[in-house]
Amino acid sequence: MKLTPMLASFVMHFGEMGSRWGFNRTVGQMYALLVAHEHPLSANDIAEALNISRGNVSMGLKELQSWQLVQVQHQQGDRKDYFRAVGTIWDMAKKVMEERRKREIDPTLSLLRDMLLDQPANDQERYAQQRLQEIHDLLESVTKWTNELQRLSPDKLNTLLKLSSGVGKVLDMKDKFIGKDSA
Amino acid sequence: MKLTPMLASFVMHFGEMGSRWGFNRTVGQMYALLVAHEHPLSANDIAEALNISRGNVSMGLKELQSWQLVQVQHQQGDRKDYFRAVGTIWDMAKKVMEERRKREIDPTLSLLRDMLLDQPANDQERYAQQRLQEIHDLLESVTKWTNELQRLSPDKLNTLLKLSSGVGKVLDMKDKFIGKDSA
DNA sequence: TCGAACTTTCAGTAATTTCTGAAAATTATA
DNA sequence: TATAATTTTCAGAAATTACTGAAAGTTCGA
Repeated sequence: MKLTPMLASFVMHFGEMGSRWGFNRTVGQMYALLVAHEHPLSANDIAEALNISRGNVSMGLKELQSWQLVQVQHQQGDRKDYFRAVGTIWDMAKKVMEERRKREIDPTLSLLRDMLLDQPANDQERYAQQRLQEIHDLLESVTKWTNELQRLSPDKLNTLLKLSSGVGKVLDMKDKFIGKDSA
Repeated sequence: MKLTPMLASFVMHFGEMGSRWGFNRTVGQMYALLVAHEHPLSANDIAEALNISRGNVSMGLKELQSWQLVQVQHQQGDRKDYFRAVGTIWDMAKKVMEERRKREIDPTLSLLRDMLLDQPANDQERYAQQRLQEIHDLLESVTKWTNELQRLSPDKLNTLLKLSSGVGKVLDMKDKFIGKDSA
């Protein structure tokens, strides 16, 4: 398993990025490697291509499988497990989005809810609660949107993404023809 | 600077979350502390409230200032610098979004562009390039959207987020008012 | 039920990131 | 200009996170 220079640089870069997207360097590299390969790879292939230990590969694959980004596949007459990236690029984006929401938003939202139920003990806390309320409302809206995005068909998702610069326009139209109260 | 239990738990939690939102634990705590306080705090207040070193506070404030989330303010007759969280919660969300785009998307996009200009050396690379193209297109759309969101007024942003069953509605509106071809 | 082929686990180590605190730099005042 | 108040810097220490590799676990065929 030797990588061409192009693949190598893609894989390395995805490693760097991986750590910013919620998984660690080697997991990112492993995923990039699998995405770029049409045919499934064995754990040993991966360890060799990336120059990392067999144990590390095992842990990484476990994580990628738990994200449902990677699947085992068996080849007949071979006892080894083979792995491939699974799903479209959309599926990957959704998974990352969902996972990040779970880890970055949900816990905060639940803490904020609790805190907003408490009676403020003094002016200080009264002020703090107001700011907390704003954060809460924002995070709640974001959560609602990501939930909806999860449900959208790839087709609609595409339309939506391509709309981008149209957002402003659409909102203008809304105000003009439907009125502010209908939101 | 002693915090009430409520504030303390908010601040600590934001610290945990901070590390998931792109800054480290103490920077997250510092920001939470400043957001929750109506009146500006001195660097020493912060160090004391959070039980961290003065040097650490200095570095953290520098980072928060570079994100334009925090501002210095002087009190007359006092030589110390005082700090306050600045901007609405929207401004914060935008800053975080922008900063993350810069760090998580832009570099990848630029690498992918370069790689897509190369001639594939073999079938392997041809396949890889196809997948890379998909990733590229996705990231490019996301970038466009975040740019668009940055430009939206807080008012419109609010309308957009609050749209009940938002996504579907936006798409409906688009079809209705703009027509399918203009996307 | 044995053993070969393979995978997983996890204690210890390595790499990375964050934090401290003392020293250097800056700033304001007299 | 000297000095006192304050902030910044940064080398080293501490804390956290990731990785290795040997040992334990699993699976399957004979």
